[in-house]
Amino acid sequence: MEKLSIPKGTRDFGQIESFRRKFIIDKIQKEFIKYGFSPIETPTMENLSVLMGKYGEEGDQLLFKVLNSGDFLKNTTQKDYESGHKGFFNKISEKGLRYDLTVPFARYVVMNQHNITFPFKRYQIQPVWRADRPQRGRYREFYQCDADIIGTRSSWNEVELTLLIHDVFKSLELEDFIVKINHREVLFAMAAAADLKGKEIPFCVALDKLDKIGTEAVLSEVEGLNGNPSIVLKYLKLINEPIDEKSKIERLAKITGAQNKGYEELLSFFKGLNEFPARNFKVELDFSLARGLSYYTGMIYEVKPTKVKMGSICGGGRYDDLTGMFGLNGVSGIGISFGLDRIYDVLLESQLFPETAKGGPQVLVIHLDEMSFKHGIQLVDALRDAGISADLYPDNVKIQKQMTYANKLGIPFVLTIGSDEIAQENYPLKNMVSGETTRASLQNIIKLLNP
RNA sequence: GUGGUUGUAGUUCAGUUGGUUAGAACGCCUGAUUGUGGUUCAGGAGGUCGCCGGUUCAAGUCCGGUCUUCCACCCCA
Repeated sequence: MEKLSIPKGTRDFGQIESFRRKFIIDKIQKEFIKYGFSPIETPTMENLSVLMGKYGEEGDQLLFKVLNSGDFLKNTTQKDYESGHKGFFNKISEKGLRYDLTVPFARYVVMNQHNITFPFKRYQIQPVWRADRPQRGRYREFYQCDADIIGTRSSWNEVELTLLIHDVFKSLELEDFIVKINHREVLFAMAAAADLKGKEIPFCVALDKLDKIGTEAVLSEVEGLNGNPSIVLKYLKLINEPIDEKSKIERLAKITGAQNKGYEELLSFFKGLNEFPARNFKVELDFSLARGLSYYTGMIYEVKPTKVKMGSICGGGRYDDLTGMFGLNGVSGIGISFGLDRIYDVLLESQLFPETAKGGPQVLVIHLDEMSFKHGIQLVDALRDAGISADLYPDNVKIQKQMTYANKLGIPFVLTIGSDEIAQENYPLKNMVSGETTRASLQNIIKLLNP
């Protein structure tokens, strides 16, 4: 028999893992709701015409395509086959697994525009798929937790999402993170001033690698693009200067020499944060941040853990015309996406999962014989009725075995039933951590377990 | 997609220049303990050495392919 396995880059989640993932989702969802977002869901599959071309050429390759049902070769010819995989898949596949939640959301907004009241705040927590090569913190199936505000240009949105990011990580008790901020227009101004107009994307890619490959390597990449390295060197020096955001923005504006709404928006963003002096913001202006997704047009965000080696755990930004690709122009929006799987990895490594986030019953009822089991049925029902998560050991086996079971599952309390207990209606409740046993009536036990 | 890396018991790993019945620790099962788990002690079960093929008298060990893991690049949650 073939050895059982699951596809590359996918994972099974055991009981504790699942419970902890649910724990994270609950926290994020609670914050989303607190900020006034409403949930939507979109299908796992989209038509390829919706997905293709939205993530760049690279992205098209990473899409999982779904083979057409039935005789998928029906409408193909030898010529199609000879044209190679890039053309051929068009003939045999018309659906694909979603690559992110933002593009399906744009499609949803355009399709349902007449039923949507703008500004529309939606959240969406669903898995996405990418045919990437798996690595640490990189999976082929992973969950995104998105919150988007669409149909408004208000600069309050940028501040609001920053508050949301901080609240989410606060509720997860994750403190070691940094929110990096930049602006797409500023990046374009930087490229233009360095003689790289029209080559903004490769410029951004080079700049984004600064902390990885260093100043020299970035400059030589700029030279390779026929850019002006002496201007870029000024950028790189400025990026690492320990000065406040306002003067940093002003100095960059001086270097690039162009009037640009990006500078104004960044200035007003930081001014907006100052409206909340009691908040402990972990925000950093970083002109080298250049998120790849091409639909961003305004401010961009990226959240990175500072103590755990891991890529970004949250990212997003403003897009002026996301729905434009589906024919609805002039609808500005802004969104962020939390990466559940990476947040999980960071919390695990930082040992931040609370003891309580593991599930299982709070009390196990164990029994010595048939009579006790029958009594236990009623007892466990009464406990559950009182809102206590309780379980009854289902088989009539030795008491050691039942105790071991409770111990292995980490069940905090065990209640034992024998003939004496049935007669007296008084039960020993054992605390499995301290080992102490308290005898009490059912009513008092309910009070003890459910304060 | 390119280059590298990993795979031996449920888990983490040993396994000599190819050479008899492939080991350890932890875990698991049974008992010491027929109304009390976690500690201790005694015993026990468990492996087509990822898969396919090749070289050889002989392959866990060498060679090729394949799958998987992790890493770098690319890109990204």
